[in-house]
Amino acid sequence: MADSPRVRFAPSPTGFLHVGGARTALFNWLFARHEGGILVLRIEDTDRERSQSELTRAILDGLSWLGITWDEGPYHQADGIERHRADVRRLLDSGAAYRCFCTPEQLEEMRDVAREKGRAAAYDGRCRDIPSDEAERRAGTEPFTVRFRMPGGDTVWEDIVGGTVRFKNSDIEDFIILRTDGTPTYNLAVVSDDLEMRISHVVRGADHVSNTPKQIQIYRALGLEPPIFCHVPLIMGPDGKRLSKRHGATAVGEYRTSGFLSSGMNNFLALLGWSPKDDTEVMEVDELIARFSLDRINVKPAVFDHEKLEWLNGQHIANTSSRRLAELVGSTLIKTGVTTEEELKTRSEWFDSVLDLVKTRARTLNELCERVRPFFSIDVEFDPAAVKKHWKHPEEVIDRLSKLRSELSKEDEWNEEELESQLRVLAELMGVGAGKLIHPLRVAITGSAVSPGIFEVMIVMGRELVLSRIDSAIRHLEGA
RNA sequence: GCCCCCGUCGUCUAACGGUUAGGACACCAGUCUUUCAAGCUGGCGGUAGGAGUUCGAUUCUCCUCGGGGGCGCCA
Repeated sequence: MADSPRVRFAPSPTGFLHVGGARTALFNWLFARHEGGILVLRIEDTDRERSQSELTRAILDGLSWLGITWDEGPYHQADGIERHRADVRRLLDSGAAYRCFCTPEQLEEMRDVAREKGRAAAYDGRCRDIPSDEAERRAGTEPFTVRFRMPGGDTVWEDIVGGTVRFKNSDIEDFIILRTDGTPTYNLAVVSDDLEMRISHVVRGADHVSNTPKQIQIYRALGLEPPIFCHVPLIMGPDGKRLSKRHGATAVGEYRTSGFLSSGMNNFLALLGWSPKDDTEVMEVDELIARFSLDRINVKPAVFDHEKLEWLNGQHIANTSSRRLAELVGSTLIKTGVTTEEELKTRSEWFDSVLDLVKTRARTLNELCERVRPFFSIDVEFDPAAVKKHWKHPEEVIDRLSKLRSELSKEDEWNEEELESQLRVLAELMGVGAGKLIHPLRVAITGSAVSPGIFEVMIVMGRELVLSRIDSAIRHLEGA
């Protein structure tokens, strides 16, 4: 029986978790959870300079919001520098790597020449054959880098997503693995770390495809088997260009603050480049885990469709218990002065029923907050468009609302059937359609032309609030 | 310029070489209804183009066109 897989997510600390990175993390995580494997988190921070704790913080926050948990780490690539150097030493000793004394200016020239000649590899290999004793001696006084000696032939691998991928080694230059300052470069460090962490599957963005042959050759030179590779397609903006800030939000944190549920985000991200066997689209995280497999990931880049994200998020909101939604939305309602902590505590069942009413109508939590506002005893603002449409003739509206108010204030039962029949009877007495009462009433008690069913709204609002809203609406109309 | 990869409705996608090319978002219409959603029903819309292999091609091969990624002492 095969060992359980070990995968890793290895972001560089750019300061936030990008949606592309988030999806890569998600795929790694779903795979690990589905297979009962291990997810390692490794921060690719060869740059020691910048305050990494600050920058990695944002990434960890993003991951934890999404619920992506790791089993090992976070490790820091920079911590492995001695091991990286030891690996470079081994490669040097075996002749798989060599010292290069070329200057940046010389390299610049070589690049020009290569381009002119239509060659893929820029470096011309001029330090390849410097005898090792000579190189050793010069290294004492001259600055040098260490380059990997690319062998002849082809490098081929079976990519889980990309299938058979083949590169001609002659198209790949002898790349630098150790800088002049003695620090390792990415390609060396990645291999060294993945080896150290016994990574079995490298699941990463397709932008790494062209690094893969280099890394495979390092594995070989070290005498070790490369892991299985799985390159997931990139995410594009609506214009087909690589997703960037000008397309709008790219950091997952921004989606969090604009009211997306992590389950909706995960669902959407999972569907970007992956699909289950059947046509199921709305899935909770555990269902994603149950159904996920790397071999159903698509090859071509996917466009980030914000509309669909919103729809999916709306589905998740509707499927989330009102209790849970109350928790998610509570603090911002308090912060914006809509309610207080005490009220939410003492009227929690009531608040649940409010959410029951509005949650199929909201696509984001922010929208949910908006729809919930009128139910709290705060002043409502009358939407100008609604006023224009349903309060066209103030005297008429005042008259109707007044009559309605006195009906509603009578001792009758405050239930839906009763309210509806009351209103309809009144409308008939006044010789108008029920809508002529309902619409102005809606504007009066919600401030808007749009709301859940008016009778449900009144029930949940309660008689007291409804009557006072009508009062202030009448005052507002008289003042106008 | 060179290297790698990709091309199914506008978008996300399904389809052992044999389906009337399926689903979803968006859009349109209908239904429900006091409004808006949700729900339900229906509609619009696609295999980039051209050769070839095959009884049969979305699927395999080649070319063209189009798109993406990579060509750092960045990761």
